[in-house]
Amino acid sequence: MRQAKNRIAELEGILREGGVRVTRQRAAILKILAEAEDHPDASELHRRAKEIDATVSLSTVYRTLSALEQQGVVQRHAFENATARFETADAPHHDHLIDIETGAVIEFRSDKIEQLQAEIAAELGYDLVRHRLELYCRKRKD
Amino acid sequence: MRQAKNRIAELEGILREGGVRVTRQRAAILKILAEAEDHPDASELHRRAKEIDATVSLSTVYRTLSALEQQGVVQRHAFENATARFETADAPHHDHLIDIETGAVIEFRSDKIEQLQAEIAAELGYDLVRHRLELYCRKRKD
DNA sequence: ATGCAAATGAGAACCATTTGCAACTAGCTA
DNA sequence: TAGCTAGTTGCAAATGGTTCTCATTTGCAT
Repeated sequence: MRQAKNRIAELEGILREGGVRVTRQRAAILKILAEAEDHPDASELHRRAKEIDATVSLSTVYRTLSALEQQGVVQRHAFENATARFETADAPHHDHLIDIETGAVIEFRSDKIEQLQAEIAAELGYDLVRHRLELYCRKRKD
Repeated sequence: MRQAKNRIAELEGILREGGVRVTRQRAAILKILAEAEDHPDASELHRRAKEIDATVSLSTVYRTLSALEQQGVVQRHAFENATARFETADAPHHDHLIDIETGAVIEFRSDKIEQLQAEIAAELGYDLVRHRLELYCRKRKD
């Protein structure tokens, strides 16, 4: 909780510095995002945010998410056949494993893969700007 | 050309075997797909297919692409902030590098990355079903 | 406190893709 | 070869996540 509070205050600071006003609605959305352990989509965030501030509209959720994304505070993911899902961008870079049965998302990171990607791009005459790596998996049964 | 003809006949055979009728419209779309060197989207395919058979509608393009995808003849890709793009699924598996300036798509393959992905999934207790790896790059200037 | 640019809620607009429906047709059958 | 019938088609309308419009509200620098 203390941690979360600090993080929220920190995120609000980033916004203010970026000239983005911290409104009641945005505070609610930020709190939800900071506390989220999963990767909720816009309507799920809306549902949760309304519990803090019933006036938050879905439009504002989308607008806030876009603003936060531009400030680099939030990351948007478009997994296969699904609505966009969001997470705070405070953790170091990672990729995602998606459970195709439950939709659960697990984060992982492989420096080897990261490096190989850069090498491949270089070989083809390109600079790697960003990438998307998603593993669609089924829980192993044994 | 001879090659393409054979390939088209082969694809048509696959469809018929799958109980999918090869109509005039589908033949046109198949030809376009088989000849495409790039990764066109539905409306571009529509544009090209109309030159062979002016009656092809966009609905039919979408319906045919879905049918072809289900037959495993075509693969659909949803790259970032863009409409779905398609390619025939006859080439061996590969991933994609997207030029973020031109939208051009380059195919590549890395066995090392493929292997690492499977290892990661396994470590997390999952079986890898499919994956998505896209490198968004800018042409190197030097 | 005040003023004003930024932000909000509600609903309309967007737009790629899908679907309902009545007319057509591929391709098996007799 | 004609007929049959379930699969297909074109058109237009529907869908659904996301964005935009606009009148109203509000954060916050002065």
